Amino acid sequence: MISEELTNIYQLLLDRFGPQHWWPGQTTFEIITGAILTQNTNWTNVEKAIKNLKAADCLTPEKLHRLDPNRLAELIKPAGYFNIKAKRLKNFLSWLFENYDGILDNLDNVDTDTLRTELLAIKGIGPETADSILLYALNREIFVIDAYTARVACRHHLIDPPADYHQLQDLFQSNLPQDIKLFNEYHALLVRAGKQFCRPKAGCSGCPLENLPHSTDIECL
DNA sequence: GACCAGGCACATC
DNA sequence: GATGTGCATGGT
Repeated sequence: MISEELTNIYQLLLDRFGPQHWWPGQTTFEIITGAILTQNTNWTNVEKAIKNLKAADCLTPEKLHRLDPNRLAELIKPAGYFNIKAKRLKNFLSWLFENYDGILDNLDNVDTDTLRTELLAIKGIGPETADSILLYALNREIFVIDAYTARVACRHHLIDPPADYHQLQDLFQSNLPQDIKLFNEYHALLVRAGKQFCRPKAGCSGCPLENLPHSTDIECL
């Protein structure tokens, strides 16, 4: 049964690594900003960019919305792709101000499906970023899929590759209790384990899932 | 110096 | 619909 395997994997990861305390960030907006900045980027680089934004006292929707785009790009430079990410942050803010008066609390009245559709319509926000925002910033019952999640699921035969984003998301959402805290911790643990044991050329030796059935030569996503 | 990182949009076939 | 490419910094 898939649900039992998923629960087993979760417990093994939690036992080994403990709670991951995701998402690092003190405010809803900081989490959203981090979700955009971390696209294909190491988190330590994102932290530098966020630190710059805080030091410039710019980490609120109003201030970032008003900030000069070139200045914004300058501040987020350490996160890489700074020109395109500056645009993406601006795109998000334009949407927020045009539709919700720039107030994140106003999103509370919107149902999750509608919100997800609207987020995906913003240029620069794809499935993973939208779902990270929904789960970690807005506390919605959405399971985030990323490259690590895909690798673990495929290597452990939970799903047949090639599996697309929606198939993977359905795997977790349909076979786990609809629990925000569980979704939060599970994804964070998958990333934690994936960084160490499920990178393209990393070995499985020492992985808490090492004794479960798996194939090391399967890639996914 | 090569490879990777908590993606996404766009061009081309 | 699948595949390839640009975007860019910083750590290992």
